[in-house]
Amino acid sequence: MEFILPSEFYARDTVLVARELLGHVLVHDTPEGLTAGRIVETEAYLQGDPACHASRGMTPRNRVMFGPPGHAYVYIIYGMHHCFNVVTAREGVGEAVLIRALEPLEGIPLMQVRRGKEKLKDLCRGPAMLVQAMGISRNNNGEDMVVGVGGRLFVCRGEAVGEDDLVTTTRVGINQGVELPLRFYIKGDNYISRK
DNA sequence: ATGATGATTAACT
DNA sequence: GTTAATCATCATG
Repeated sequence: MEFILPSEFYARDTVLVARELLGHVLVHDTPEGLTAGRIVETEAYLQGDPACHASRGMTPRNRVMFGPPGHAYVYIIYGMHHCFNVVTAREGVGEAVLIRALEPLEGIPLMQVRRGKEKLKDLCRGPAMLVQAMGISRNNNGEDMVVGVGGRLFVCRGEAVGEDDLVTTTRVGINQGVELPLRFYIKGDNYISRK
């Protein structure tokens, strides 16, 4: 059940990783308890893509995107919200996959407390929501998700998603590269951020 | 040191 | 469907 995806999984083409991440399970084990959710929506951010943080070169903020694959990239947006990415490709290449939505599986009561919401659809339906529900903070930035020893944040294997259930669309909430088909989600899932 | 900006969310009309 | 809230980060002086 708890098979952690190896670093080889992340050390591949970013678009491929974004597609294959769907259906797998993000797990965060904290002192408060364990939370887990099935990944149902992702976006790929590629080097050279104007919407990608790394497109303007390396900065102190995005430096972990250029680091080894399988690390967590957590950043703050609008000063108030967090977003969670997984670093992909290879060291020296600034690419990552943004996790946009989860289907809550484990630790739902804890998620409800952390979010202050009761309805399941209000727990993980959006990048900043799922980060809050999972108890992820900027302390997790740069954390190695593969070793999973000191860090208890990782992705374990779930049921694969068939090509027929995989939908490719344009991304959300950006002004540049809007036309690029780099957003992926599971067809018919109830927990995606936008229908 | 200071100002512009944004991979968002929640509340409101 | 629209809009305000809100601040870390980056670029410029």
